[in-house]
Amino acid sequence: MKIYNTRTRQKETLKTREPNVLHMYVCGLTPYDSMHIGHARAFTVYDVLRRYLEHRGWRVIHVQNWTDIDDKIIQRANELKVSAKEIAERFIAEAEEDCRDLGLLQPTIMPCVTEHINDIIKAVQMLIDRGYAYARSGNVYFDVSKYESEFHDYGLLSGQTRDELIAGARVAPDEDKDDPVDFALWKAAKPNEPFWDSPWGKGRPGWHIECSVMSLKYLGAPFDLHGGATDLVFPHHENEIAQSQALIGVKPIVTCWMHSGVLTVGGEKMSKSLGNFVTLRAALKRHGKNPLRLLYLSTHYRSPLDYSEERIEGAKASLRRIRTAIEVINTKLATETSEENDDKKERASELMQLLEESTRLFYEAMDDDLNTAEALGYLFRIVGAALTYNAIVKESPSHSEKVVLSLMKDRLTNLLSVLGFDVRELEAPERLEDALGEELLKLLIEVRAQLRQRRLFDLADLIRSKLSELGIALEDTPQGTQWRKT
RNA sequence: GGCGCCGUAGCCGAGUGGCACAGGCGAGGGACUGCAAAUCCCUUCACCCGGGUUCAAUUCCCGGCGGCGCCUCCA
Repeated sequence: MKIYNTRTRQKETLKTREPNVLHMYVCGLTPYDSMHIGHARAFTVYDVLRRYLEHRGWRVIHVQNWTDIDDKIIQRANELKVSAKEIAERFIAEAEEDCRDLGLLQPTIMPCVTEHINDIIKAVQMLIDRGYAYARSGNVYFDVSKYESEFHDYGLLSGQTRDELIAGARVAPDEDKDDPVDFALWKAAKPNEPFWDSPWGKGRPGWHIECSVMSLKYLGAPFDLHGGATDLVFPHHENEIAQSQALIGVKPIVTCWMHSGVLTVGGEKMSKSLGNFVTLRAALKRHGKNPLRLLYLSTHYRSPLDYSEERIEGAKASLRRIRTAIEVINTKLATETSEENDDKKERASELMQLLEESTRLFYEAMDDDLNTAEALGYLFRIVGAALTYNAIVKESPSHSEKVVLSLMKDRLTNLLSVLGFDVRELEAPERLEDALGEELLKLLIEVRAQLRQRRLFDLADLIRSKLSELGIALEDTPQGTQWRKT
């Protein structure tokens, strides 16, 4: 399988330390607020990568951190007059629930920064000892010039040289630093801030060091793949590389850097600071997990993805199409097997050919830098074939047709679950949360059937239109009246 | 200002040096239906602009224009 490697700026065959085992580190959240659908997009990308590799027989060791101590957490804690710890715990619990509801596989290991303070202090000390870092009044900074003089790759990931970064001139001036591009490994605690004791006084880790320490601790060096969204390329991942390589002396420390595109709204990046975010929780409640996942996967993971209600409604309609196709196949399979003849055999073999071709192309698309958008196209070819077959062929299927229909259904559900869709939800009959409501609905449908039989269509239509206003759509099919939520 | 990505039908969105079969949504027409819905069929025929390379460019190169991301916390 090929993945686009940000470090080399090209698609590369995924090379791993051990054959068919992927050691993957994904940058997790800073839990200072509810997670939004932009975060969820990134996590969905790595979730699909993992599901796909596991489907192909790989083992994936997936480490995803919680940056549970940070300026923003402290700020939020002060606003709400609670401890930083409480804030972090609260939003970690919330995010874990949201991720589960979205159908994300739980990472193998989810380390917290606050549980690795000693490891971090050791790492910072080691960097100082080796001359890659210096302490200034309780702070410790990474010495980029020193690093660059030995490793010659600072800026490689983000495509900027050290000089260009300085010329950017927006690097925060900090009197303590020897150089504007140097960055904090350890930050001295200000009054009323949480702290840990260290050789440099009371303080807490800087932003990037936790990922270096925890990725190396749990995955070793070099490890296979490091993921995150593009907005982490600089400075976070650039600095992480410098720290890790200075620490271990191995270059490159990560074989493949994978970055997902950001989620935008009206063309602007979704972010807390712009206030244009939709929480994952709200989106799940309103739309459900499958539509959200389809929206994510219908754009290539490296492209920006613009979120809109219109698009998610489109995703819902697409999903209904898949659902209908599966239903149609089930119905056909449930009918009596008809006698075989040449026409049926030929139809079956045509369907089989389409199925095998679409499946092959699906895998090729996935192997080509996780092109889920293209892969979905092939999946919809199978869907379309099933629907067309159903519309054209009125007689019940023969043995050979049943064989291929059954294969189509299995393949569809299989590929859908590889992409992480909840197939059970897709296949399950519609339900209302309220059992009584559902009974009443069934009663109404029964009454309406009687009305229709007596050709009292005015009343039957009244029931249908009133239910429609309540968000229930009725569809009269040869198998009786079906209902669904709208 | 620097670095990078992108510009494909009404919308979203894959893709390719050789007639653009992606796929989805939407719209219009038809079939089906008591009427709808769903479904099927048909229509909706698009590669930002200007150069260059080439027998051939939407695809490669250069230059514009436009959009976005990063350069400050960000998934």
